Amino acid sequence: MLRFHNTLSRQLEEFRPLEDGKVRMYICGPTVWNFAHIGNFRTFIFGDVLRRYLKFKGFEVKHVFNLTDIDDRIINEAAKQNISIDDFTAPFVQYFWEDFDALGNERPEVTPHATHHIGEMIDIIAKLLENGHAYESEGSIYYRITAFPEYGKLSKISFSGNKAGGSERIDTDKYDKEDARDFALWKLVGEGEEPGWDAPFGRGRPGWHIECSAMSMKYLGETFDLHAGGMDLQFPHHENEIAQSEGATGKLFAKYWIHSEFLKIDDVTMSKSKGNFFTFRDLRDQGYSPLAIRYLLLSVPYSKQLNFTFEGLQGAESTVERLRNFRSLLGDARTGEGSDSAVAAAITTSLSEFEAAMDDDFNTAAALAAIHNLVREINVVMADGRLLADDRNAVLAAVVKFDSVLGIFGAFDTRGLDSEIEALVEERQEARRQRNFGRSDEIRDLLAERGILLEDTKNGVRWKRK
RNA sequence: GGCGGCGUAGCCAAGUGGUAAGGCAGAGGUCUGCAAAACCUUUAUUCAUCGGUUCGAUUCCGAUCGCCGCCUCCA
Repeated sequence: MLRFHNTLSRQLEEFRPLEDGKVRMYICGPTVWNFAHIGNFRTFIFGDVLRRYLKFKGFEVKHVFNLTDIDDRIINEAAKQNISIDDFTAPFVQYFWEDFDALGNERPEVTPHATHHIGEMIDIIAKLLENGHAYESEGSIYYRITAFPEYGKLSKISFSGNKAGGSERIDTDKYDKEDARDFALWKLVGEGEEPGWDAPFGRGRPGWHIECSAMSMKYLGETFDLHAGGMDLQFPHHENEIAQSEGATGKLFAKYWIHSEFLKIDDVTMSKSKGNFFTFRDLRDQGYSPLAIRYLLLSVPYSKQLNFTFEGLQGAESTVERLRNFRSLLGDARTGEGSDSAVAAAITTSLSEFEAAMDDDFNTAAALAAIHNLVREINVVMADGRLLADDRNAVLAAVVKFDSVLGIFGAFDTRGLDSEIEALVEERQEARRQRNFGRSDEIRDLLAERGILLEDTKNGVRWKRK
């Protein structure tokens, strides 16, 4: 029974999708005009694990993950270069997916671009104007928060308690809004030079939040199961999505909300304004592997802040290597026929502990512990040469299950060695037989330089790529 | 000011009213020509501090200290 903390109710709730066996979920993706930092990727990797685990639990998942390309910086820069927004964002979109894939994430089912859904946004705004949830002021359209009494139900923000000066944006009264909290749905732009889109209520640009309402409802329906994202989006972005969507439809927008916590760098939250952020590419270029980065970001449950340190990343590197060795060792192990009841029990225990941990608000730390316990126990059995064939197959199947959710064991490397390297391996074996260890070590070093690591075992030489 | 989170070994950390998961790093050992990998042993009488409740608290309550976040573009 999967339970997780629903931001909306502030409670640990059992997950029950609206429709049996099917989950419709939405995650707010990145703004495609620069490189996402690893804090972003923590949220996206958690989102990936979330959807993988729902599939693990037998649900059919439809996951919409949007790419935000409506941003004044993007619109203005594209216009300045006299190219389309699609052309301007294309390289950033490509970089993003490269990083997303490299980190082992499965592609969501639907990945819409905001600028391709202007019509849907206009429809929602028109509906809100019609039913009194929005109004026009000086050519722009604003959301009328007083018309939506539930406003604040997600973030539990009490505006009356806000200290004056605590929020620049709320206090700034540069537009003629009825209420300081009201936010823009459609921002008027002047005729002529300013880029924008035509709408029945005038030429303009969509507000910050309307795109997610438009795209989520288009692909998932007016009410869907699960909406996830980073903590910072809880207010105002998600709060406003609820106001817009429920204001327009009169129906519940999303049943469950789940927000992932931030990443800290040496105890300080990583953020753009602090300038203390790393992109995935920064870390990769320093030689850290995507798998280790993924492991590190998953090693602390999404609901807790994770303190990022390079010592921790280096540790993740070792851990991931140990997991990779384990799977490889398992494949190579010589086994007798049959099964050992204690070993079989250890496998069952590990699987059930893994699932129990994930069911408990996606406790990935505990889920990893269940995996490590099995790895250690099976390593002991293998070291004793006691592993039996049925158990080996069961462990391999368990690894496949674990990895279908977490994706931390890495891809199988099916490439063989080229003939030149194979010849060197053979030459080294011959040198060892003749106890010419000078030559054999020389060859081992040579191959290491080419990224091939050799290990001598009782069963002969094993190799792996760095 | 409003709302929220955190403080567990060198590091990352899970967790529970009944006496501290897991990973990394460290130390010693087994195996090996040497490595590597793997294994074994070892590393918190203690969970920020001080009180309280309790037969018993790291876990509940209160206070104190410290740290972080949202309320403002960021996941």
